[in-house]
Formats: sequence, C-alpha cells, structure tokens
Amino acid sequence: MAEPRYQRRKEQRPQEITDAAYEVFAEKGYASARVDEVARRAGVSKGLLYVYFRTKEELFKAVIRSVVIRRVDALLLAVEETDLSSEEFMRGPLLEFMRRVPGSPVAIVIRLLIAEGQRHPDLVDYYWDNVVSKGLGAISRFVGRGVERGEFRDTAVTELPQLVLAPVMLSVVWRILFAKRELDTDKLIETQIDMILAYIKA
Amino acid sequence: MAEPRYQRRKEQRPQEITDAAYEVFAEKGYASARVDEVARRAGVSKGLLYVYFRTKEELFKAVIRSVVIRRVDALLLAVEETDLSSEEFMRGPLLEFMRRVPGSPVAIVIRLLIAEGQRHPDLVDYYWDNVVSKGLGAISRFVGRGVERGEFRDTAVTELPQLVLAPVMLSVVWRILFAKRELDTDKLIETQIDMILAYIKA
DNA sequence: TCTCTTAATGACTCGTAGGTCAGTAAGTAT
DNA sequence: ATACTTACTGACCTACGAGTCATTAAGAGA
Repeated sequence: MAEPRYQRRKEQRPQEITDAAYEVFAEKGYASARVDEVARRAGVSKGLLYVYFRTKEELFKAVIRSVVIRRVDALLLAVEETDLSSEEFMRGPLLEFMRRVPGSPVAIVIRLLIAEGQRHPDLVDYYWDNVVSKGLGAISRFVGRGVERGEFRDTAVTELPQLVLAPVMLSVVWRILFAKRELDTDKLIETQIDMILAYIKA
Repeated sequence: MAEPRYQRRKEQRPQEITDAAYEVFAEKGYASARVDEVARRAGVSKGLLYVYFRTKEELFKAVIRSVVIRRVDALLLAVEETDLSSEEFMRGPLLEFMRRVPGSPVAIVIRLLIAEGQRHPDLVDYYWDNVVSKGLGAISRFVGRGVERGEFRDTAVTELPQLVLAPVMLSVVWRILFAKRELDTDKLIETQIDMILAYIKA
C-alpha cells in the first residue's frame, strides 16, 4: 500500500532539471551552484541528473539555450510584419519589449554570460547568433526602412543599433547590482526612444 | 656566495600581491582564480599571502578597493572646477573620460562585481558610495547647472544621469562578451552625447 | 502473476584548492 | 661575531563537491 518512491517520467525529466538548474544558477552563479541542489530541487537523484546531462557544464549550456530559445523570434517577426509607421512601432511594441527585458530571465542569462562567458566561448557564440546578432540586425533594418520611407534622416543610428539598446543594458546591470537603489528603468528607456526619434526624424 | 632566496619587503608586499591578484581575477574571475597562482605571480609563497590577507575573499575585496581608489576623484574635481561651457565640457573632458572606461580596469571591476556582487553586498555598497553615487551625482549637478545658466532645457535627463552613461555600460559589457566582434565604442558614446545635447539644448 | 527492461537511487571515490604551521633564513641590534 | 626577531617558505591537512556505479524497484508485456 506504500506509495511508489518515484515515478518514471523519462520525457519530462530534462525540462524539470533545467528549470531547477535555472533557479539555482540564477541564485548562486555557475561556480557556486551545487549539482546536488539542482537535483534536490528537481526532485531527482544526482545520479539521474547525470543520465540526462553528461557534466555540470553541459547542464549550464542547456539552461542558457532553453531560456534563449523560448523568447526570441516573436519580436523579430513583429518587426518584419508590422504595418505601423516606424515611429509608432518604436513607441509601441519595441518600447514595450525593451521594458520587459530587465525583469525577465534574459537579464539572468546576461549575468551568467558576463560571469562565465570567458570559459564558454561556444555559448557566447550561440547567444550571439541567436539573440544579439538577430536583434541588432532587426533594429538596424527597421531604422533603415524608416530612412528609405523618408521618415528618418540617415544618421549614425542606422549602423549603431546598440544605441537603442544601451539603456536596456544599463538597466539590466543596474538591477543585478543595485536592486535596492531605485531607478525608473521604464522612464530611462522611454526617454532614450524619445531622444533618438527627435534626433533622427526627418 | 649564493644569492639570498628572498628579500624582506614588508611594506611592498600587499601592493605586489593585490596587483598579481588583479591580473588573475581579471583573467579567471573570482571562483576560478587560484590563490596559489596569485602567490606565484606575486613571487611569494602562499603562506605569506595568508599573512597579509586572511582569506581569498579579503584579497578580492582589497583588489576591488585598490582599483577603485586609484582613479575616481579626478573627473569629479574637473566637473566642479571647469570654466568651460556645459556643452564644451560634455564634448571635451567628459567625453574623453567616458571613452576611456571600457578599456580600463574599471571595466574589469564591473565584470567581477556583476559576477560576484550577490555574495559581497558590502563590496557593492562600497562601489556604490565611492564610484557610482559620486559619478551620477556629479553628472546630475552638472546638467542642473546648465539648466540654471539657461544653456539647457529642463528635461528628464536632469534626474536620469544614467542616460549619459548608458552607452558606456553597453560598451563595457560588449568588450567583456564580444571582444571579437567589432563595435566602434567611441562613436557610440560620442553619438549619445550628440543626441543628448540636441535634445536638451535650450 | 511472473519476467524483463531500464529509470532511478544514493553511498562511494578521488581530485582539487583553501587554509595551516613547524621550520628556515634574512636582516638587525649589541 | 653572536644572539635574536620575524618575514617568509612549502609540505601538509582537510573539506567539499563533481562525477561513478552497483543495486533497486517502477511499470510494461506476455
């Protein structure tokens, strides 16, 4: 009559483990995260974890990938398919997206990459290919389109899409380091968009 | 006739050790840095290192402090004492200072803090008090002075000095992660100053 | 119900790295 | 010269945590 000590759930295990690993890595960082604790939080033995992930490093990579994969392409698609004017799009969907980043798992991933990136160059490449490169490219093409349409002047912003993201980056770092100290990240990001638009509008 | 195996240099040792430690932490990050290697590079035994620094963590804190202390107050003083117009100052000394940051040890310190800050809150406080708070305060007062003089309009920039530093932050992170990929950080920072000035000039 | 496959366990190993301390020799005072 | 202090050494200790594997039991199939 005793309940079974565990259930077999081959399919779900990897996801359950990466979810738990995300939590632990987010709290502790890579080096201080304990594989035992990941296993514990996933409700699984350490041995089983090692069935699904060959090493701690593999687990780490799987976590980064799973976070990244889940939310990248939505915005990129929106950029290509919108029928808003360039200014409306920047003040609407793009602004909204940028606002969300500092509070999202992406911020955690950025922290982990900054801390560990040096020793995981292939991870950095992966992140570059799937997030940064795509994102910057989309913004760049988007601004370029505004120029073609005569909405925008041709300025340095076209080849420096990083300008748009700069306050997002600062907000991410701010939250990581200075969570206690207040900073109106929404207003920061919005003002940047304001400034850029004032600067490039034809 | 043999040379002495070592010289006694009580006064210089701590500095020599923190210099070596800075190098190793910069290359490896805190967790992967080995105390043995720090000692080796400092040309000192591990035992002696532990005479001057009680733990690895104390050593880490000493490194951060020594980097921070060396170069903070110069700019702040310049802000208070300049007789340039606000615009001239922003395009001159301030721009020059911001350009230097991404390639300086400050960038390394930021990386270490992002990675390890969670477990060293007192270090973050220290950095806040001695660098961030002072720096932001100076920029804020400086912009405020421009407003008083009638050079600038009163905009969100006055209470969001972070806007000025946003591209510096992005440049720092960019260098940490994407050193290979080119980014004209000078132009990025300069364009931001351009944009801000266009935005706030009366 | 009995057998068989394999998902799952957890006690174990073993390298590693932070920290210690008994001993040594550089430099100083007499 | 000799005695003395203490900066300095480096072999050692020990805790800890990544990774292993012999064993167990869930649950499917006959």
